[in-house]
Amino acid sequence: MPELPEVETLRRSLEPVLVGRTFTRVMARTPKLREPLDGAELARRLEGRRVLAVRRRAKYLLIDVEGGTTFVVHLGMSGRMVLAAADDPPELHEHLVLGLDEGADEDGRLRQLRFRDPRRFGLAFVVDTETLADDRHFAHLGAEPVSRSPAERPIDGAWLRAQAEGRRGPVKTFLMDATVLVGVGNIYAAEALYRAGIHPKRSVKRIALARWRRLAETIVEVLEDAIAEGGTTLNDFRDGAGQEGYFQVSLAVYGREGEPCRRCASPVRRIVQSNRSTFYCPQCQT
DNA sequence: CGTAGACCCTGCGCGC
DNA sequence: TGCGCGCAGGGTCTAC
Repeated sequence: MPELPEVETLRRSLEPVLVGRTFTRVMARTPKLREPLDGAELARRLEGRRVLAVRRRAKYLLIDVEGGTTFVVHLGMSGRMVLAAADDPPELHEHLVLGLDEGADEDGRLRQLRFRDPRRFGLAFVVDTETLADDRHFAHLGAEPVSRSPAERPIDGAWLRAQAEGRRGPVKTFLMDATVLVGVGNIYAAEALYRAGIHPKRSVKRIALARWRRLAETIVEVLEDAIAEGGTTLNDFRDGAGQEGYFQVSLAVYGREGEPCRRCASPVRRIVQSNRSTFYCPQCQT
């Protein structure tokens, strides 16, 4: 479900509602996600703490609270975080419910932040804000393709080429390597390569600088376009208010096997790379 | 050493 | 209608 645009969409929907509010009771219902959920630790470091900021690193949502703690959530493939009223019926696979004090939402009803994740590939844990970057979940992560602050420089073609130096393997796998570049998952890797006209199986050793430049542009462009559309809802993505995204209607190749390329009408092809589906146009991508 | 594949888990849509 | 199969937006570990 969630790549960078979906997590960013979630972040933007939660930020105005959460900042300034205080977590009340924390209830962990299932112990084992991708890593075991430590309900006692979450309660100890979140209960009674006011939310200071809602940030994002790669596909992780970061909620900073008082006391130097950051509450970290990763949605995995099927995770969802939504604001709910206390009397909204619980859903299946709701692993974590965080109570909120009275806040700024319209009628003051949304007093819970709920984390639901049927496939349980997601994560929720707390970490010291100050040393977050050194945490084992973050230490190895590469560059942010979409700048989160004016200080963060967007990626460019020369940088991508330098990262590919000495590597081998197909460019699509390279784009999805989080030690190089974060946030680009299976959908947006395919879409960025389509926009750049590069075949997903092309070796990173066989890409000229001009094409790296074009690719750097299309990565940023496709992510920003998707954010502007509120993310891609294929199945179950929703933001914190339960809103769906709209970028799925803009997808050029992802999930369109056999359908005509929007540019040349050739049937879109599906292949498998590293156990994941890759979609591309055999005519437009070389 | 880097890269490719298996695997974690549940749910859904499809074809028979 | 019911069932089995393949597939799903991620990340990590292991075996080459």
